[in-house]
Amino acid sequence: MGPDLLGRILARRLGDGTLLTARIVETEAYQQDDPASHSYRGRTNRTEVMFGPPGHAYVYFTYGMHHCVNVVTGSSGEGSAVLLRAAEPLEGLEEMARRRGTDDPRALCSGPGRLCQAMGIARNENGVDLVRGRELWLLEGSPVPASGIGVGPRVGITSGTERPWRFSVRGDRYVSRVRPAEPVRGSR
DNA sequence: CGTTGGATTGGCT
DNA sequence: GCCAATCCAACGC
Repeated sequence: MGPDLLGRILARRLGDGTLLTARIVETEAYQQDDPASHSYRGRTNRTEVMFGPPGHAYVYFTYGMHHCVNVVTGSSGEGSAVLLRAAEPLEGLEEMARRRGTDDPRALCSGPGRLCQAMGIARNENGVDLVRGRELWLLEGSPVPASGIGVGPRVGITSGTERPWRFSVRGDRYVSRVRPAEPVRGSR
């Protein structure tokens, strides 16, 4: 499911009518049978949306300051989702720059926290229908052929790193910074 | 209840 | 390269 979202467009309509769009270039898949997934330990208040119908947004808050947005993928009761990690800003760059505090187009949506900040996605958007929604939704865009997709280990997790479920558009300049593979870090 | 640490980022050494 | 920021979900007592 992760690779299918590459090349799709994420659209956002702000309260004042401003339209923001971005082309998804990097994703990560999370499944219920996956120690790295929030759904691994079953249904909770936070993960409830992950277990709901597909095509909805699962938005969570982390590190005390960042939001991340996922597309719920499995059927109801399943607990799987795809994290949107990076996108190429297409429309509304000025507004995104204002929200991000930088003009650099590569720093607007390249990273899960950055993407949410640029597009004004927060807990308010948790659970919204990304197919029929009018504030946050997905457009078909142009799916990326398999030959143009890169696969690798997921980023920022301490377990489940052996699952190669990070997908990106190969060579795309808006893919987020790849961290070194070396994960051995002692204290917190 | 109290504790722990996180699907990150940006700034400083 | 390293680490603080800063909230809160999950888990243990």
